[in-house]
Amino acid sequence: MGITKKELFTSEQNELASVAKALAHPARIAIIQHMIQSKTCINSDLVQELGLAQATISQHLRELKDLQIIQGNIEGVSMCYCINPEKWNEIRGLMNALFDAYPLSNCC
Amino acid sequence: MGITKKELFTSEQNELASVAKALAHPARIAIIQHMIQSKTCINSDLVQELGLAQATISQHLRELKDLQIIQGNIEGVSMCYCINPEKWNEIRGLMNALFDAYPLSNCC
DNA sequence: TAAATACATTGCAATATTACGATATATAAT
DNA sequence: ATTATATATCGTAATATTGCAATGTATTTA
Repeated sequence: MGITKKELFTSEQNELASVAKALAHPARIAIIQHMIQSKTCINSDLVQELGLAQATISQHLRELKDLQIIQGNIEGVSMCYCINPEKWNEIRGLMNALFDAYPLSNCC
Repeated sequence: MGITKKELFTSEQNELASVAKALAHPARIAIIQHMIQSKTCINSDLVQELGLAQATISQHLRELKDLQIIQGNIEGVSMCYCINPEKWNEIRGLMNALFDAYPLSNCC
């Protein structure tokens, strides 16, 4: 098959999985980290920084943008991408809820 | 291509991405949540609970086990899977480090 | 020992992801 | 207007993931 059976799961479970999938590539982690550090972020910077082709980086940026994890403004010729604070907080909350649900000592 | 160029990234970035990938499926989220709640976990329970085929669940369990997120003990005929507390803490730390690096107000 | 139970593994089809060259688009500078 | 720069999109090849039937393996019960 190859297609995830999302209808079997709750929307929270699907949402968590989607967010995790967005983070499930080192290039996207690197993009996010770079965006956090440099406060502003341009595609052409990342091509130098990461060593992936421009088309590839553009594709990774789009995945993050589709999930609204980042947002982009046109800045003359280039783009200014940055993290969406509201979404970032939402994601953090979802992840924390998952991690904090575990009492740390229920192993069999 | 289809193959991730891990050599371009730091081991921390690759580790974070691997962990995120393990969580990037609603069935694996559901498995983990079920494991947290029931304190002990058996494959045949999950087949009832999740509505996926036994082989599929076994495969998801293996992915989580390969990353040492869960561990399994043989309990007679059945298996007792549970979360690995050390790894869980490690993952939580990695994720928190990522989330906390963002000052929440650096949007352009 | 034979049958039943509980997983694990194999093999395969359908679909998704990753990567990139080529090309399109849009703004800036000359 | 033309050219340069920056990014997006398209098309495609290589690989990975998802899901499951069929089968294998190991333990328990009859």
